[in-house]
Amino acid sequence: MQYFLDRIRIAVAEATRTPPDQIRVEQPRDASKGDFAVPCFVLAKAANANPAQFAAELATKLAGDLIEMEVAVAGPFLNFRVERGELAKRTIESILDAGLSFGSSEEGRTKRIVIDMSSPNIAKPMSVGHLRSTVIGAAVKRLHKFLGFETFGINHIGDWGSQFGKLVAAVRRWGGGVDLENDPIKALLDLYVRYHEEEGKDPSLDEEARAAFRELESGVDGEVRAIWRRLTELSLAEFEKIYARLGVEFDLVRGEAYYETHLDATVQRIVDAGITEESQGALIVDLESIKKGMPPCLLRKTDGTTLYATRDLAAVFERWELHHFERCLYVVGMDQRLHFQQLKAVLKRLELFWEPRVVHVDFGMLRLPEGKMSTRKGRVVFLDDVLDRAVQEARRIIVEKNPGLADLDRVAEQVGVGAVVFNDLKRERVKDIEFVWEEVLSFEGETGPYVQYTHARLSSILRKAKESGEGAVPPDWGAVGDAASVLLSLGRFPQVVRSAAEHAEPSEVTQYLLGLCRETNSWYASTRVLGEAPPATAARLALVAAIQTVLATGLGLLGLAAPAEM
RNA sequence: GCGCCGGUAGCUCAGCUGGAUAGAGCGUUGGCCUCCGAAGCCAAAGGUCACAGGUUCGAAUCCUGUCCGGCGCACCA
Repeated sequence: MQYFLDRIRIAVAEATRTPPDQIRVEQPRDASKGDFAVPCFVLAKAANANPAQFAAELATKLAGDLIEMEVAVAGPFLNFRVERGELAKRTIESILDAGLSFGSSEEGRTKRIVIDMSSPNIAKPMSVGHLRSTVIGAAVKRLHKFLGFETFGINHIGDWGSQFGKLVAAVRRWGGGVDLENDPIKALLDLYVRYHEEEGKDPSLDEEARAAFRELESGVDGEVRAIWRRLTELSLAEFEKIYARLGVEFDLVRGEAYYETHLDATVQRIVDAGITEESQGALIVDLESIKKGMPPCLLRKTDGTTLYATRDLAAVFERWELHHFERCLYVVGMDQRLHFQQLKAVLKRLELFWEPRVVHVDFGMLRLPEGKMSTRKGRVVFLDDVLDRAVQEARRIIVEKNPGLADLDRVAEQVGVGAVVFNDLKRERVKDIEFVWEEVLSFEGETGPYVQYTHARLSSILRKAKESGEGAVPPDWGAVGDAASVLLSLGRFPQVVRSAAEHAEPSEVTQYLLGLCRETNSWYASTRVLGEAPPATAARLALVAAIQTVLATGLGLLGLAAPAEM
């Protein structure tokens, strides 16, 4: 499709003697107007002419140039309609030539993208809330990789901070009665909830927790540290199971605790830069000069221990030294927006030129119908349960609709998990989501299984064609003339991928796939592929193969499987 | 109180860096499997694009203000 866009842009540029990059070629919302359009308002203004008249004159100038398309004048718009056979041939052949790499590129070569994603907290269950960071991060990573970037995904585990003092204190007090081996996450959650229940009644608990964290941070290798280490191991093992189901991998899994030994140097570096000050006994960086009203960044508390921000600074410094990243993306919820603004503000005060490359890829919060999720109150939906129920539902439907399916377990897993993942990537990142079981477990309409199903049907046709040997004649491209909207969508795929990566917005891909499936299914319902005149069948089979390829690629980028049968 | 984000059909959302008559899904109603997979397709109904100003040839889209909702605001992460 880029081909046609370029043809139009260059022709118009020459005819109007305007630089090509200033010519805007768009696709009309209303397909009946044409495949492409050039609004002439701006061009006419530059020529000091009436837009409609300008368009009409331009059309006559273009007449000889663009032989493969019709040029029509509609008031101030110039509409282009590509000859159907030409549109089909160019689009389909470029996709089938490239195969699964259609839409990929090398434009990111030598550039490195660091992505901080998932980053759950130790000793807490992974909730559907963490799913967003994991799934968005993984998709953003794949998108970049597809465009040739070197990607580096980091799971920055929350294994440090005063909350672990609380947990260690809780384990010491009540740990004997809790089964940490069998269902460790559940047991830890119970401890966590119990701590917060009893904290109010028993002030000594708080002191114990503080003491425990002080000991932890002092580096003493005693009982506190042993307990902490055990909690970490148990949690990581549980997390791994979920990542395996989601098909998510990291290049580095590292707890915040790692930065323990870097903290003094980090603080020193900032002190040496002369931007710190003492305030109410704490060590801070004032940020008023960056943005009026922004709260200061705390590096050290009154008691000398460090904070989240200190550790994130240590981490970002190291990431820069190691990767010299093009961008460092933090896929973290919106509730931490201020934190990242402060982080960037400190980098600004340090006058680090790479500060703009640090980007907070934020996303909206997930709520339950009964209110905000709260680990402390035990009001959470566990990710494992969601996946299990979705897979169970997928299995039920498969048994009902496709009882003969050979690989039931595997496909049910692919479809069920796919539904959950797709559902999370469907909307724009910034939007808050209310978690509704009914919606997550729905497999109809704008869902992952809908896309997978479309893919499976196309695969089915291709399978049958292979068996019967159809399609082995030169195609009659005119036979897919009724699929123009599908062809135009297929042609857009590379731009969609590029835009989604740039904006770190996987929903651009999900929305695109839904549209492509809608158009495909509509076409499919009205046009027969197999058993038609051989050249027609050949062309339609090629189209089916092209769509199937793009769907498979798109699903893959989002982290969904594309089963051939379901 | 201050700051950030959102507000489009009954519900959930698209609407591409401002362009031609604002589109889907769910739900509702009515159709379509002797034909490549009905997890599908077709059709109908459903809109003061929160509200008020402004910029522009042109605003759901940009600016200002108001209202509503979410989130955040120094020793949690």
